[in-house]
Amino acid sequence: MLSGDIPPNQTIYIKNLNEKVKKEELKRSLYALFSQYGRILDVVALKTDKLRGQAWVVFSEVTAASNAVRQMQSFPFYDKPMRIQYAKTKSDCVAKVDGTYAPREKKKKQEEKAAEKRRKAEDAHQAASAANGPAVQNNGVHAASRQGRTTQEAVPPNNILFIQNLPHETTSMMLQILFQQYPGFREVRMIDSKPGIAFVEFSDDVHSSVGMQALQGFKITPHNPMAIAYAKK
DNA sequence: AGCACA
Repeated sequence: MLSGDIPPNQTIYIKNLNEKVKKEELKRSLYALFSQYGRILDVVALKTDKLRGQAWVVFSEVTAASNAVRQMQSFPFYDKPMRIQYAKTKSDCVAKVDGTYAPREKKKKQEEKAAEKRRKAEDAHQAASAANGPAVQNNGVHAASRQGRTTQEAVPPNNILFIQNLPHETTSMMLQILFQQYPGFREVRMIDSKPGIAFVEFSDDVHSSVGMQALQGFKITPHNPMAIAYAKK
């Protein structure tokens, strides 16, 4: 199917999302997954009856949105293939930047508001998500040495990767979504008593290397470029 | 299936 006759927009509209995922995790994962296509200005997701299972990701460039629509079409995200289109209208955060923003009328939106408020009482904290750039190049040395691993012990390639400097709210599902984009992915392992690190297993070290290069320095939140090394045997 | 942003 074509993108449904909707003209290109710097915001993409995603549906068929797994409705069991909590809103904040959903937004963080979408942010992490789509930031590979360009700078993201905002991610909007509501869990109201009408809007659950859908989200909007606002890019700073239309070209980034176009690439995301094409390349992430049907991407398995929390076990469901994403359905992606351009958004039908301009996002508020874009309108605010180009000066065309006008607060809209409030009709039956008051109930939605109330329902939202109740739900989000659980989630008090949220990652400041609008300032992330493309993943930085980071060879992992800094974070690695800070954690006590010295640079001179050269760790040989391994099919298992050792990830450090993750934000503590990272889940294994979030990492799976990122790493399963690369062939040979097998599984993510995290240890409850050791937040901030993870092991990601690939079928062999050729595939693990590709995944490492691709996601080295990738930021799940603006302050946590992930440091990826080969795990020690 | 479903196009919002408080």
